[in-house]
Amino acid sequence: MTQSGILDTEQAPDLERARPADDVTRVAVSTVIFSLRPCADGAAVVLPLVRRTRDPFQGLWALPGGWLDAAEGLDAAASRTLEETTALSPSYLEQLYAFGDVDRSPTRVVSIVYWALLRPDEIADAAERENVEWFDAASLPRLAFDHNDIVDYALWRLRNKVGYSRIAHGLLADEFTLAELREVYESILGRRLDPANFRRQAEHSGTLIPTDRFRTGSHRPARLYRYNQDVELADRGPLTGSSTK
Amino acid sequence: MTQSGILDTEQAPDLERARPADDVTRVAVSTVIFSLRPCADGAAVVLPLVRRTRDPFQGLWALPGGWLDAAEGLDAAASRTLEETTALSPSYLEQLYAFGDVDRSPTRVVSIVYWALLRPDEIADAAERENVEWFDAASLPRLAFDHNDIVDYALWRLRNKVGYSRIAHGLLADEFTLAELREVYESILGRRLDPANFRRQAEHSGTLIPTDRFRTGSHRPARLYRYNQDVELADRGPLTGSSTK
DNA sequence: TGCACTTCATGTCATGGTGACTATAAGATG
DNA sequence: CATCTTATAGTCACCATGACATGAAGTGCA
Repeated sequence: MTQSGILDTEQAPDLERARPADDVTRVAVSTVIFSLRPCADGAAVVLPLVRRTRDPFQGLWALPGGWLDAAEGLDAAASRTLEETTALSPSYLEQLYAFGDVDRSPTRVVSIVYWALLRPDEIADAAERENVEWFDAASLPRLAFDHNDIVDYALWRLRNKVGYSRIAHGLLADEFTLAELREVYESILGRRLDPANFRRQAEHSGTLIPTDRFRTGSHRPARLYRYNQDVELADRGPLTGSSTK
Repeated sequence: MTQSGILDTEQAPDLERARPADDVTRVAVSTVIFSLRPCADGAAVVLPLVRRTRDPFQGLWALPGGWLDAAEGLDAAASRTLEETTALSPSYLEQLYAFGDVDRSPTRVVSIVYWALLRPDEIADAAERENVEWFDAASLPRLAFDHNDIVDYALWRLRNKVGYSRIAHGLLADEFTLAELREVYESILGRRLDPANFRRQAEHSGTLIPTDRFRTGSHRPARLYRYNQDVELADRGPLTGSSTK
């Protein structure tokens, strides 16, 4: 839970810790945490990065993460590093990919990377930490290790998955208008969607519960909807049960 | 390339090898290798398993795999273990998932699991090795470790992916009839497909090249098709380039 | 107050893909 | 040659979708 826990990502030489033999591969866990931030035209996909305070790649930004503890499962390690960064539990968390090229780091590190979705209302208090900053996913600086590639892949997965699942709801508060839900899709997919057709699809999907409340303030009030909790955000197949061991 | 390389999967105590400290996590790579075998009604999904010759789980069947070598990438390790089992390179190889529950093995092991597709004509000479046997994916015995769960997940992924990609071609020889291609889909999905509609879809997909040859022998001859190599078997997103490091 | 404007919400229409089904072609079998 | 089986082609109803039109209900300004 210490700040240093966040920053020791990858194989930064940590003298306080027993150093394994040179030929041993170490396992790290990192997480790409997506959220949305209001911007000029709609919303932008943003993610938190951590500035490295030691070599290698000192000074560069990197994904939040840390070493896998011998006594914790992969999912638990991802939750922990995420909690250490944002101090909140995500609305969605899924394993992304294992990266293990030999040359991706000076010493041998296999990174199990997760990706997560965070609701905008959850970010607020969590954002402000030393050496943690939120970046626009569309314009990242050069990151440490192969983390640029990793973010690219996570974005690809996000864009794909938004098309055949309900994960967009993982980026919204409990109650939302259809225009807000549409804006989530638009900022992820990077294109405008027809409001009328979007409404038809959303209503037909069976995942929305209309409330009797309305969002007022701008022109005609829009009905507020809730997400149907009976429906999973995404079908994870046989993995569903044992996931948080 | 030695037989023992295959069998030392997971944390079998191997005295010839330096044993890391007790609190260190070790990384293994395993592969679920799918192929098709002709059977009573069509074809059955089959996969090779290796019998364990030492504790834990001595005598039980397990997925082919081995320890990750410090000098090889994850993809390379998967190719190697696959080569050691089948002596052939697969027509399709993709990372499946990283399994790392604390209690999945007596000592701490994180397994990076891959899945592969093999053409039926490739199996023939490769199959017969001591302690290696092909099993019907639909009726597996109890496997070592969490390998039953892993196979279930791989099957789920296979069934999903066959719906939105062209991986079915990874289970067929160069030239095939539409009935043969349809049989691949039928055995993976577990249901019959309408021949006429299947033909319409297949022809419309743009991935098939008709040849001027025909498969004769049973009733009306069927035209042979080839797969359009310009089209990838599956869209792997930004991962495509650096995959076999 | 009245009018213009914006967003919410509903409806229409043409298009294309899909499942169910029918019909014909062509070789195998006895 | 008659019949069977499979290959291949075509038809039709249905449904999801994109493009677009229309009305509903607020805000903002003259």
